[in-house]
Amino acid sequence: MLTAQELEKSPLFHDISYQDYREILVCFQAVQRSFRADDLIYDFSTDAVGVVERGQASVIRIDEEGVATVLEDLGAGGVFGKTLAFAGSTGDSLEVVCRRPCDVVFIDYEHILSRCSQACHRHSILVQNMLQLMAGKAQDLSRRVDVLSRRSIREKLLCYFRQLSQQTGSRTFILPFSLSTLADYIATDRSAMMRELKRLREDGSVRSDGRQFTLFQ
Amino acid sequence: MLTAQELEKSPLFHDISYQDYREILVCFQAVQRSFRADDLIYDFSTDAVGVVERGQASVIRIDEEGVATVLEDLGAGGVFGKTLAFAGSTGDSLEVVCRRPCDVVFIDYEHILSRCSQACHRHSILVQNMLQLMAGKAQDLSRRVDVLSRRSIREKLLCYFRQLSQQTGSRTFILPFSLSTLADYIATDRSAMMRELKRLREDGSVRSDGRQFTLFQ
DNA sequence: CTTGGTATGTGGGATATGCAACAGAAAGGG
DNA sequence: CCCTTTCTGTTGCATATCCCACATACCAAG
Repeated sequence: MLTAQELEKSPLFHDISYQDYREILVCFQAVQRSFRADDLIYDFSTDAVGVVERGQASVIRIDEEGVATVLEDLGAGGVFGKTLAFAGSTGDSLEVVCRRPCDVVFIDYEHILSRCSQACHRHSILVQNMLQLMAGKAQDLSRRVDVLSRRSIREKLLCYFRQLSQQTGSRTFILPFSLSTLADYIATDRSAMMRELKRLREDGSVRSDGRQFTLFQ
Repeated sequence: MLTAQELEKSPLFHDISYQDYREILVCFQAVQRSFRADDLIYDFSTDAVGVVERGQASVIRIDEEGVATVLEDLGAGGVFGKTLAFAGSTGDSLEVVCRRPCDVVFIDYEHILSRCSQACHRHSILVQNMLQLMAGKAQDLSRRVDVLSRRSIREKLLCYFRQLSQQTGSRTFILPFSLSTLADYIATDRSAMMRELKRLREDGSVRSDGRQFTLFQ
């Protein structure tokens, strides 16, 4: 259960009164749970939909050879679920893993989609909030596609840096994860990425100190 | 304007009466337009949201050097728009281009999101339909990420083939576009992809005849 | 402080991938 | 029908990328 203040910040329950919020929890059989770093949040085995209310998590794919790849980076307002994305066509296993302490709401997607017979007001607001979250998710995923569809490591890095720069509204920004994870995120070899990073530094395209980067192009 | 039969098949206006449909067109200032192959449908300059009601279209990115990349493949129910995906962080230009004759509905996203003061029933159904379409879009994009995040051309191809196989429910399927476009779709060089395709055929992983493929792995 | 684990940084060698160029097949338009 | 354009299939060559191996730096736990 959220407190009244937490409810204000909730992406899913935004603009919903505390009274309505409590009724929704019951009516939709929504479940709220907290997680700590490295906890397994979801394994794509159920039809439940999860919304990250607070914290940070990642969607990870582990292929047959055990190679892990970050498929998505979820912050507050992040949505995940078998029915929403990553249906998992193959034999690889999928997981949502906690990075920083998380609060997550689980709701059965069927409940959201079912035409509420009484057409209740709170239901329609919840659907509207959900639509907003899905729009955000689509934006995230399309940004990801934008990066991954570049042909070289150099272009991938620059594209990703431009995105971060634009999101923060500054030439200088902090990577949301380690360089090792970044290599994983842009789906390339780490050492090759490091080499390319060095070149970018050498020709003055970027300046970097740890996870802090400044983009000059 | 749709006919009554067309309305039944409409992804966006599904489960909406003809009367309501006509009122929505007015109330939301929705515009319906038709396109022929190679027509420019949308250029990401307006806040409008487009829904493909019928036909096929592609979201294309053209970078500074003029290299075109297929970012998304839109069929019936496909959704696009600046506010929904591909915000376009960089200097590249983005376009939605018609592949096969299309009917497209344009709606101002603000209208969908604004809390309808009279909380009208048709509005909430429209939002729910929109949510479904966005969920579908997220699935498409995540499938795309799944393919693009593979480390080699071979893995990309196999991943994509598995997806098609799963979607059609058969080992045999037809590519939705040409081999040249496929190379573009998986973001690799065409000749390199052809080489890899030959290897896949040689070691018996796939059999292919034109755009028809059969997957054996 | 020491220790183990992880992240960062660098390099050599193997190779998959990209690029350019070509030719025949297929498709579309007048 | 012919003509033009696009698609398909293939090759040689250059190199960007991958893989492996190592060294240092950093951080958290004991």
